[in-house]
Amino acid sequence: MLRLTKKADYGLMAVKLLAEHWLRQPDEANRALSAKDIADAYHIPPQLLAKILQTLARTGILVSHAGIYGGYSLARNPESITAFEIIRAIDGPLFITSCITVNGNCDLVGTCTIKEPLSKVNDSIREVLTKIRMIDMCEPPVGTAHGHEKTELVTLDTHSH
Amino acid sequence: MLRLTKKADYGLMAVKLLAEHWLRQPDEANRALSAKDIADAYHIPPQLLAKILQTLARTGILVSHAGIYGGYSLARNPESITAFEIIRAIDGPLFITSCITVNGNCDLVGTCTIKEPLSKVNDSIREVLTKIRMIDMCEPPVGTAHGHEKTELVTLDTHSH
DNA sequence: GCTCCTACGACCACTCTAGTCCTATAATCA
DNA sequence: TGATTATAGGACTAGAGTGGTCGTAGGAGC
Ligand code: SF4
Ligand code: SF4
Repeated sequence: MLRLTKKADYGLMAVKLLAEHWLRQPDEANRALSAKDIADAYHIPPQLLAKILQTLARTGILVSHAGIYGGYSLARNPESITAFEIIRAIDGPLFITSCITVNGNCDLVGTCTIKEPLSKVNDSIREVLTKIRMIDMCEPPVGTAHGHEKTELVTLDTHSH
Repeated sequence: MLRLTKKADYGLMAVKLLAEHWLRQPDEANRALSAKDIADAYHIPPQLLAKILQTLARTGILVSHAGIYGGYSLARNPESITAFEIIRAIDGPLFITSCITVNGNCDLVGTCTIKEPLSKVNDSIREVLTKIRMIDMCEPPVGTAHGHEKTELVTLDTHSH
């Protein structure tokens, strides 16, 4: 539940890489990265990523450039691109429950008593995602450093018994 | 994406109704509501709701009582029950991405550069859900009242037709 | 013209969701 | 005791959604 799709996940990774590339390459000429480049960098399926980037280009977050030495680059500077935009562009505008954004296929909308509280939850999550700009993901060690490096929660315990 | 399952949705509605029933009925005797009662109140599939309530009882949020005049009631007072518990009990502990809580079937965990930012998003959402107690959902017109009464949505219409 | 790239629709395997059905069991009352 | 009412839980299914592939069309530079 409440899980992000992998497409949105891939999209965030791609835009993050493009944002870093943008910051590294001030001249516009070399700003583009092809879908295959990004896919290779993260070992994600190239054709799938291509479609994701196409979607992002269609919504105006990226600009595409066909032909040799073509590819994708950011349409705006990475300060103005939020994680919310990217997720919304890829996964659509739908949110927590069926009834909130769309008028909903849920026929309980008359008797339901929790759609207003959940609507607030929805707003909170959207706000959290909107606050995250791509430039924030590019520079991890800025402020709010409370020691405790590494944050190694995963530990990857694949103890194959 | 980021959508709550309907089971969790139903679970929240049920616990909310039980919480209101708890507040109305100070004596412990009449606190129980059967699965069918709740299902009828909201027109949701009774057998599906039954399984949800069983799950909630198994995790200790509700207590069940078999037999005639049996049913479910809250295991604790509605101040200490959060929306997060209910959602987690029904939909499991999994969250935003595959890699955060579980060790993850995602094999990009080595190259991925966004799992730490997303982990913070995950924490934010969990915090939002943890802050919502059931008693908060029961009393809408407390502060932040901007007119718009009505609040009488449940009305417990067990009118046996 | 060739090659590299985007654009897009069709397609598929797989998983998850929502819901049903069935049987077993526990508690209450007559 | 037995009937009734309720929970407990497993098996199962149709449908939707996800993750991913393939093939083709078309634009851009050499
Ligand atoms: S109306 Fe209620 S039950 Fe239906 S989707 Fe909205 S919150 Fe969920
Ligand atoms: S490792 Fe990265 S790509 Fe994989 S699930 Fe986590 S955030 Fe997503």
